[in-house]
Amino acid sequence: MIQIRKGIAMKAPPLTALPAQPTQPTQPVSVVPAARLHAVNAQTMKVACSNCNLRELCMPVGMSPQELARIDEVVATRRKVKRGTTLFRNGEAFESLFAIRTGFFKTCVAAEDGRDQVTGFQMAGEIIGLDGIVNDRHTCDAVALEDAEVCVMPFDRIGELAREVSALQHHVHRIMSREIVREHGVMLLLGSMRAEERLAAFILNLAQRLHARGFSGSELVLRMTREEIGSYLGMKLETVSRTFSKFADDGVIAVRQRQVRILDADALRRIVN
Amino acid sequence: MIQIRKGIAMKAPPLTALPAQPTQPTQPVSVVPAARLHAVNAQTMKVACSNCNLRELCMPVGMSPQELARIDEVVATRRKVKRGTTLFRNGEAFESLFAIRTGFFKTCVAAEDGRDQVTGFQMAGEIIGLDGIVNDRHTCDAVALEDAEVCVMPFDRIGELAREVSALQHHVHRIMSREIVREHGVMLLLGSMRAEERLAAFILNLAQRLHARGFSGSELVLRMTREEIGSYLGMKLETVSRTFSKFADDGVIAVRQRQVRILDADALRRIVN
DNA sequence: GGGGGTGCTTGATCTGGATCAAGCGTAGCC
DNA sequence: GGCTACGCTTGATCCAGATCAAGCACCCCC
Repeated sequence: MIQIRKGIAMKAPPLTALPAQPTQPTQPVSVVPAARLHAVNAQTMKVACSNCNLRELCMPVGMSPQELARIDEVVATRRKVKRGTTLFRNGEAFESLFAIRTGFFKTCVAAEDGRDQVTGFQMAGEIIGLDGIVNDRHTCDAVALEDAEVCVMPFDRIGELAREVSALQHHVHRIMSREIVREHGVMLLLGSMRAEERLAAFILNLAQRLHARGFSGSELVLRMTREEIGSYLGMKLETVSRTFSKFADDGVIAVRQRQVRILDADALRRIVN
Repeated sequence: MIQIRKGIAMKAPPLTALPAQPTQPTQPVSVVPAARLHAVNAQTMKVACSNCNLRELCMPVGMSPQELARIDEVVATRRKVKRGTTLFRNGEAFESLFAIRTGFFKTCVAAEDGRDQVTGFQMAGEIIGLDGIVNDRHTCDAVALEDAEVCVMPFDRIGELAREVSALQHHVHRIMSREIVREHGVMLLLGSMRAEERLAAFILNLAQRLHARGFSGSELVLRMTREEIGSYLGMKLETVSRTFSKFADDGVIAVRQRQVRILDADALRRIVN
């Protein structure tokens, strides 16, 4: 009997009501045509973008078979990153972009006085390191919030290939533009929303991104602490915690530690407005 | 006699103490070699990047003469934008990036409920429109805060040329990366600074950018209202006004309407921390 | 020169979220 | 199994900045 919870009224449902997320997307993944399989052994299959089920997220779509083959040249190696360690750090030389294969990251910038600000949370299929291009130095830290694996894409190699494969060129531009637009949204959130609106927007955004990766659109496991959420949203961890509790009291979500279930997505959307 | 000010104690110095800024940078501009002048008449000179004194700001440096000549193909036309009108609007089709030749812009995003957030202020030599690349639609409004002129750079033309001129390709990447890094800084500001710190950082940033364009590093004319500053910095216009007054009381700056003179830049830096 | 509108300043008051503080739950480790 | 450390929740209090309100300065247009 593990369930020795005291008789206190619990707002959150028991753990079993919030099953752990699958480690693989449950949505159908593209099946590799048998005709292409003969050339690749298990080893190269593991590192080939053309066979990766995250390809739609990292790489351009609608490429010709020839272009597709060349795309595999973008990824030089893979790299594992242990939970709590950094993929790169502010000040380090910039050489590569990284596509997240598995795991979950945060990126944060630091002021001189030690204060730091989480600038984003990144999950499988997303690209990090774009900040390093402008000065050939990374300007933020990327920290793995769980054990992770990334594809290392040397930036000069991307450049060469983009000059030949215009779909890749445009894709790089789009990824960077998307990041700029995302940050505009964060600025709107930080500059003109109140605490409840911020947290509601945050939950909906996470759920939507997880859903796009084949997870449930309504159940999520937070990979970050309340403090990290607070840093990202410009509020203190106590306020994050209180706001979670308020949403739970209002029946909008169910919270049990880092497990969150959205009970009324429309209510969340109404809060965001 | 224009000076019919009442006998109220004025913190700000009289207007004459804050001379208007020159309309042209006072720093030396690169002289066009006579050898290249024979081929260009006054008309094309006006639109040629290779002869533009803002080139160091908009365009890559260290290009070969051949590359330099091709760069002129990037700019298709010029466009004048009257004060108060938009260069582009949220939802409009994206076709071109714009390099600001003269004038001053703000960009802002809007939430569904009408709230809007200024995401940046742009001046001569800066590039706007990057937000439109990802979905072929602009996602913010760009409004001229004074009469302006921009160079229209069709994005597909930039793409073609970037495939041939690798300096241009890298330059486009750097411009986008710089914007991402800038926005990280704004997130830090909005997420973890207090009102005085925000305004001090804002003033220093404006002064530094104007200085880089040949203006005084200590005297500036604000082109935007208190409300626009407030929107950008995540505070209300009253708080902006009060904070300006406090800085003036403390002898850190002198303010007279939109004219600001920095009296103690180190104090501002100390406030930012 | 006069009138109206917009933008700015300043005062008074209010409040959302920060801060300070205490205690609990859970995970990891011996 | 028990100890410890970290993360989370919740309560009490405080304060920076929002809000409400009034009046002034400047610019533009007639």
